[in-house]
Amino acid sequence: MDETGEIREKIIDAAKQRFRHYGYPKTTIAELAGDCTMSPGNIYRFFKGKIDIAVEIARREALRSVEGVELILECPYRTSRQRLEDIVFADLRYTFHLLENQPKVLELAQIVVHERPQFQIESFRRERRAFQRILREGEASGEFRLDNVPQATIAVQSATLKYRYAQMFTNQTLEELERELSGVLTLIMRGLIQRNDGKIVPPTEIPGPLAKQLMPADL
Amino acid sequence: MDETGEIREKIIDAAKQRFRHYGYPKTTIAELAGDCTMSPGNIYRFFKGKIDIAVEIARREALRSVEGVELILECPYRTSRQRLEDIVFADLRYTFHLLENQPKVLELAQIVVHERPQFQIESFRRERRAFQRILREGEASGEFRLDNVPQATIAVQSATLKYRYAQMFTNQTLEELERELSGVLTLIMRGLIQRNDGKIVPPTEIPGPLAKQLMPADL
DNA sequence: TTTGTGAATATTTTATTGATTGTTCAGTGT
DNA sequence: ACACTGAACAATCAATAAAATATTCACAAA
Repeated sequence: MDETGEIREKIIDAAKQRFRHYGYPKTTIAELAGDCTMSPGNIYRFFKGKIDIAVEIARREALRSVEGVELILECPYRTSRQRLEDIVFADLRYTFHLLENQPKVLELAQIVVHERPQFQIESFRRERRAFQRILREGEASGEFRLDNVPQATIAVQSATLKYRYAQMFTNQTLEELERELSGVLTLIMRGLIQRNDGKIVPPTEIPGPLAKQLMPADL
Repeated sequence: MDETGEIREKIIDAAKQRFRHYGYPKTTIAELAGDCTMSPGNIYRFFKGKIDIAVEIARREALRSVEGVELILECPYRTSRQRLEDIVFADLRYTFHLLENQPKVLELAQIVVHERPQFQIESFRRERRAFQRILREGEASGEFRLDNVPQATIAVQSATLKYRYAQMFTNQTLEELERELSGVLTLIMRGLIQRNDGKIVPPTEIPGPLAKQLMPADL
């Protein structure tokens, strides 16, 4: 019997609820223990500390978002360009809505990143893997022309930095950000594609709504 | 006689000294008044409030940095590409050294931006003007091929966002940042240039040290 | 041995207070 | 009128005490 795992889940569920509702700092271990009808001390048999509960929740949320990315990645009949654009737009919309509707989530993310800087680094690395795969495929199919895939991957990620957690940098509307992003992607795509027939690479279109799998979870 | 202006300068000079040395919060109006051998109340005949002294200092520093950009802009015998690259690299190096050597400056900048968000917006706008001018010139000379200059300008600025005040986003070294930036610029340049002879646009080289005018002032 | 408790302790947050500082303004001297 | 002062007032900060909370651990129950 994996009782242990279930209790862990129970704690995480309780924490999700309370973090979303009251925020991380206002949630006490005693309350979580109460929700799970156990003593405060017992929580520590399942998590090393309070912050680790938050990290676990954030980790799952990040993985959820990567799952959405994987879906785009698998999506057949789409060019590498389209996939890349879909991912970046999905990221923008996902994080934008997340931060807009759930202010406590931004707070949680900031706390987690502050206490565990490694967390952010790994999230970026995960996303970069997806980018890199697309660039490789695009290069293999002849769609892209690149002389250094890892460098180009980092370049694409850095150039679109603003569109992840955009509210941390600006108070533009989603519409403004999408218009701007399409300009950035146009530039990037022209840099990646480099046609040799003299024709101009068409600008990036702002995609319609993407798969529902990419919408924020209930935390 | 423009006594008024001179007294204003005196206050600003005293504030520069103290802000750099002790930081904005630890500097009192009474001290500034003392430095200028006047009463605290009299400061308010020259500045609406304490924060406005900081804003004025920051505004001048920003203008100083733009002057450096203007120099690059005027620089003869350089392609538009080189100018654009020079500006972005200069920005990176300038702000990197500034924040590295003068931690109080970062603090001041953050306070000013927090109290007067408009300040940052205007700084970006000023920089964008320089970018736009280069893009226009590059388009006119046939070096760049653009379908929408204002959009491309914003795209270039957004894509290089990370390299202004880089320490706020990451703790990478200047060398890492420069390598990364050269990748981003390579991508951007290929997007801007779009040759039609099939030859590949060469990668961005990390430029050598630029004009001294671009080094941080003593505040 | 494993699961759990709850009081004890260490740490962090919050409340409070007094001191410091930013800002105003009635009044002084020019 | 103009430039300025310095005391008065309001806002903020720093220090401390008090309370709340995180974490540990000796012990108990299953």
